[in-house]
Formats: sequence, C-alpha cells, structure tokens
Amino acid sequence: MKKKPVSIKHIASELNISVTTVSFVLNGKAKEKHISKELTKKVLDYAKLINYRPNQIAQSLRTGKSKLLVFMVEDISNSFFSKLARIFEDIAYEKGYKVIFCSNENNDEKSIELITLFNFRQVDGFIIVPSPGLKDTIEELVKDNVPVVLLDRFFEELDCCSVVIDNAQASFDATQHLIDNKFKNIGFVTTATNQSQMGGRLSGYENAIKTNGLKPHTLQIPFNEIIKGRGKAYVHNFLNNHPELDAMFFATNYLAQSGLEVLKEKNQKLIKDLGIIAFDDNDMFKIYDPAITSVAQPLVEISIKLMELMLPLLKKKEGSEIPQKVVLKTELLIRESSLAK
Amino acid sequence: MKKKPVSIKHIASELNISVTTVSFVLNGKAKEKHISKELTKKVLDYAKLINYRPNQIAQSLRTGKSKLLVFMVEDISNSFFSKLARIFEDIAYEKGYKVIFCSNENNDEKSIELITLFNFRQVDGFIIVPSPGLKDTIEELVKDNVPVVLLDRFFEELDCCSVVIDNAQASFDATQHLIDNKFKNIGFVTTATNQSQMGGRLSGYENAIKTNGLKPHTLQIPFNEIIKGRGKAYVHNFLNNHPELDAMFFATNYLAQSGLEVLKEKNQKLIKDLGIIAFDDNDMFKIYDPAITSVAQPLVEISIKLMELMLPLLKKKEGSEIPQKVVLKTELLIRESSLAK
DNA sequence: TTTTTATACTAAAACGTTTTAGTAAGTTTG
DNA sequence: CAAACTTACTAAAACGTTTTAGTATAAAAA
Repeated sequence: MKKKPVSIKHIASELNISVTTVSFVLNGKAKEKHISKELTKKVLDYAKLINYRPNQIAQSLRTGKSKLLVFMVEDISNSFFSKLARIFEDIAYEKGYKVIFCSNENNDEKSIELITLFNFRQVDGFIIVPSPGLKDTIEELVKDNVPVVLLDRFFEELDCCSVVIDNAQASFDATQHLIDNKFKNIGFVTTATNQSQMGGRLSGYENAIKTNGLKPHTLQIPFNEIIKGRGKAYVHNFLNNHPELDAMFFATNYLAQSGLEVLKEKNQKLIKDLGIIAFDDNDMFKIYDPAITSVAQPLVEISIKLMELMLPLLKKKEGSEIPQKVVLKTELLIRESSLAK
Repeated sequence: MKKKPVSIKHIASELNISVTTVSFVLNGKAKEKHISKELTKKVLDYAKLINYRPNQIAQSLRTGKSKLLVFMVEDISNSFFSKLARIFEDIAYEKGYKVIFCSNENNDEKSIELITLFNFRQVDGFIIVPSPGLKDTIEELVKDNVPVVLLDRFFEELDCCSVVIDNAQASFDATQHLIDNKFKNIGFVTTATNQSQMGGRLSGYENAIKTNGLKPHTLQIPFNEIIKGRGKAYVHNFLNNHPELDAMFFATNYLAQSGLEVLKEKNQKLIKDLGIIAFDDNDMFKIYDPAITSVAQPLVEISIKLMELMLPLLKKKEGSEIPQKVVLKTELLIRESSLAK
C-alpha cells in the first residue's frame, strides 16, 4: 500500500511538464495562458485518472480564501435555527461553501470568543445572530472588511447587512387576529426587549392593543432567568396574578414551550380555553390539541436572502457599497388555538 | 489604516530574532529547545501585545491537521440530531476542534459526495450517521486511516468505531411497558429495517410481543415514501385495516410526528384512547395532551463517547487497535399516553 | 590540553497551491 | 530583414507555519 501523492507536483513530474502549466490547466486558464489543446487534454485526462482533488488548505493559504462560512446562531438545537441551518446548508454548498455552525447562547463573551477563534482570516464570512452587546465587535469586523450578515436581529445605528422579519407587523397581525376572535385580555410573554426583534414584537403587540382600546398585559422575563430554567415560575405567577386573561401570545418558541408546559401543569383545560399564539412555528404545533396558531418565519426566503447578501461581500475587494437591510414578511398560521371559543 | 502583518515573521523581525525561535516559543518548546527565559518572555509579551493568532491554514498545511471535524447526520433539522449537535459542539470546541455539520438525507450519493467534498485530507475526522449503502465507502476511509466514528447505526461486518444505543432492549422495554398497561394489540410503525438501528427496534418489539403471546401488527413504510411525504397515507391505511389496535409504537421521531398527525386528523379522541409511545424524545411531548411517553436516547453520553472514541483516532499514527463499538442504554420516559386507560 | 556536552539560537526546507515575470520559439508587419 | 507580436511553456516567489539540521559559544569531563 503506497502513499498518495496526488498533488499538482505529482501530475507535473509524471507528465514531464511544469507545475505552472498544470495549475493553469486545472484552473481553466488554458487558452488564456496559451496552453495547447493537446497538452490541456493530457493534463485533464491524467488528473481525472488519478482522481486529483486540489488541497483546499494549500489553496486557502495561497489565495486567502477558505470557502468556509460561519453560521452563528443562538442555539443550533432550537428548531427555528436548526431548520434554518438545514436550508442554508444546501444553499451554501451549492455555491461551493462549507458551513461551520455554532451556538453563542445569546451571550456576548461566547460570541466574541467564537469570532476570535475563527480568527478573522480563516473563514471567509460570518452569518451572525448577534447577542445583545455585540455591536462593537460587529462594527470592528465590518471595518476590517470581513463579510458579515446579521440574522434575526440587528443594531439600529450600525451599518451592516442584515436579514430580519417585520416583527412589529407580525406581532400586530397576530394580536389583531386574537382580538378579531373576541379575546379581550391578551397576555404577552416576552423577554429582553433591548434586542431589535423582541422590541419589534412588543411594540406590535402594544400597538394592536392600543388601537383596539384594550388593556395590555405584558410579562417580561429576564433572559438569564430563562437560562436558569426559572421561566416557568414567571409564567405561573403571571397567570395567577391575571385571572382575567383570556388569551396568551408568546413572543418566542421557547417561551411558548415553557408557557404551554405551565398551562398544562396548572390545568389541562386552560390550553383549550385560552386563545393561544406562538411566535415561530414548530412541527408539533399542528398536531397539538388544540392545534397551536403560530407566526411562521419564511425560512427558505431568509436563507436565500442571507446568501444573496453574503455573496457580493465575499467577492468585493475594498469597496463599500451601502449595506443592505432586508426585512421579510411572516405568515400567520391560523389554527384552532386562536379561534373564538 | 494599515494592513495587519501579525505573523511569526513579523514578530521575528520586530524583535530581531529568527522565525524559528518565535515558533518554538509560541509552541511551548522554549526550554526543550534551550531558549532563554528572557527571550521567551519577550516573545510571549510581544505576541500578546499585538494579539497574535497563528494562521490555522498555514499550520494545517504544514502539520496536515486541520482541527476540523465533520459531523454528518441524516438531517440537522431533526431535533434528535440538532440536540446532539449542540452538545457535541461544546465538547469538540473544548478539545480545540471546530465542527462542520452536514445532512446526508440518509442518501448514499449525497453521503459520498459530502465525504469526497471534504476531501480526505482537509478535515481531521468524521462522525457519520451512515446511510444504508455506505459500508464500502466507510471501509475505504478506515483503510485509508481516516478517523471515523459511526453514530446511531453501524454495519455488522465492518470494523469501525461506533456509538449506538441498545435499540432492541429499548424497544423491548417500551413494548413490554405497553403490555404491562393492558394493551393487547400494539401497532408498530417503522421504516427500512435494513439499517441496524431499525432492525434492532423491530426485533425488540417482536420479541416482547412473542414473549407475551400476543400478535404483532407491524407497518413498515419504505423510506423513500416517507421522503415523498406519503408516510401519512400509510399510517392512515394501517389504522383503517386494523381497527383492533389499542396502542401504537412509533419507531422514530418523524414517524411519531406523522403518526400523531394522522391520529389527530382521523379522530381527536384516538390520541387519548390509544396507548402511544414514540422513539426519541421531543421537547413538545411532555406538554402534549396526553403527554407522550418516549424512548429517550442519552444525548450527553453519546456525545461524550463519540469524542472519547474520536480522540485516540486523531492522535494515532498508523496503529490499528481494535475499533470500539459502544452500546448505550436508553431511558423510557413514562408519561400519560402509555398508561392503562 | 583536548574532547565532550550543554546552552542559545538560526538557516532553510517543506507543506501544495497560485501567480508574476519571465524565455524561446514561430509568425506578422513595416 | 529587423522589429513587433503571438504562441507555448516555465522558474521561482509567495502564502505562514513547523521542523530538521545545523552553528557558535561556554562549561564540564577526560
């Protein structure tokens, strides 16, 4: 059993020509560099014969491009993010990029640690779901001309490409839908509203409530309390203190999850009696009893847009076109849980 | 705004010493190579000052190690795999490895395409959930001394490290539990049983049924029918043709999902009246009504074992110790759906 | 004194590519 | 028939590391 020196050098020496020629041919620069048809064919055939694959690492070192993208989300095990990852994966591979996924836990230190781990040069670009305090870090990346596209949320005064949804509108529509179905006391469960997406969701809710002359009931659970698993207790208290509630609107999928858990523990009937809407769809929602109405994000569209914004960044030299901020529409998947009881 | 030549060469020229010395110091070989304390400190301090980070690509080219692992699963958006990925991610990063996740859709061509894409040399190792016909490809990898650990399933006559669960036992226990709860006609919904994990699950079920003198009711849905979204129709027919069924055992999480969907569509009451168990837990199961009993895989243990098997493979030269095949225990999470009605 | 050994450091090759700046012919052009 | 192009190819540098095989001096051993 021999070693496998399937390198350009090997091809060159085997065919008694120079490394340069082989490289030119393999990179499709044959005619541009005036390599004869015959020699070109010879090289191509031999390369195929020995099943030559360029060493990406050497290519990267020389060209400075790794063909690697980082896809940094809050938590890859969260179904919203993993569904997104699955779709983005295909799109990226199609364009010749491999993807490293990682989870920042919505934590600034973790985010920074990961970003520096990838070391500016060793990956070609970043898709980032930024944690709350990541603005300066992102700004620096952008300044250093590192391709970055933000996802799910962005920073108001930061010039950086981003793909988000119209959270305010989505939230408004969902709330209005509940109101249209005769719910009058709609509880809104959310967390840290200093992040753009959560801010939007809250204001959409408040807006709808106000427009309809109703009274808002908002529960805001600090993010680190959720991390510590104390989210359920907050929801529990909220329900106890607001017996007048006839509907619940959960601002994220994990809040919906713990919310439903509390409802079930408290009283199985609650889930059927209350109007319920969750932000972000979940495969299980449609087979729940009652099926849970949700605000679904356009996962495919999001992924496509991400790549659409990323590609020009990967290509460009130093140019500084204006960063694009894309805002997509959501879809309200109306199911049993939000219909008038 | 200047360029950033933060390379070893830069440090060397700045301190008027050789590149070699800097490299030795930075690699912790200072005393071994007799570099004086003072110089060592000087280098370390300066490296810290300019925030030097080695160029991993150059390191990889020289050492042949990329510090990249591939984690190839059936579908990263499947919650079982994404949860696993989330845990494995942390373990790998701790050991200095980055992880590229990818989905092979349980498809042989896709698997092979991905494996060759990663190009044998450019990643250090593979964690693979192998598609049915991947045996020869894996065998070749192993022969070529590429570190591979199989996950979730393995091939009978192939010498390759693997981490799986005791599917037969898990399935037996779950079935027995249903029987203990007075269910007599237990339907078993599964798919392609030519894969080790599915084979185990089927035999565990059959074994328990036989041991208790009952009659088996098995529905095996071809995998590509599921892909095409026709799984539900199969379940539907199965239920129609077997009105005697008083319990259902779904062999994977996606089968459980479509199964529950069918039950809900057919008759909401069915879900409450039938005994139900699903293989693989899902966050939503405990908040379902009734809460769904499931067979939970030990995700953390699996991830730890994966890395435990992978590390020695990454270290070793040519040595061929006997590959380890780890089999882990599952846990039956008993919830409402499987209790005697 | 000469030889060995330890200490402190370095030159240069190597990893596998890409690319710049060539050379050496043959062919046109003025 | 010399100058200018075109064609067909190549030598060598470069990317940023690691590592082998040194050198030069000082200290210890023979």
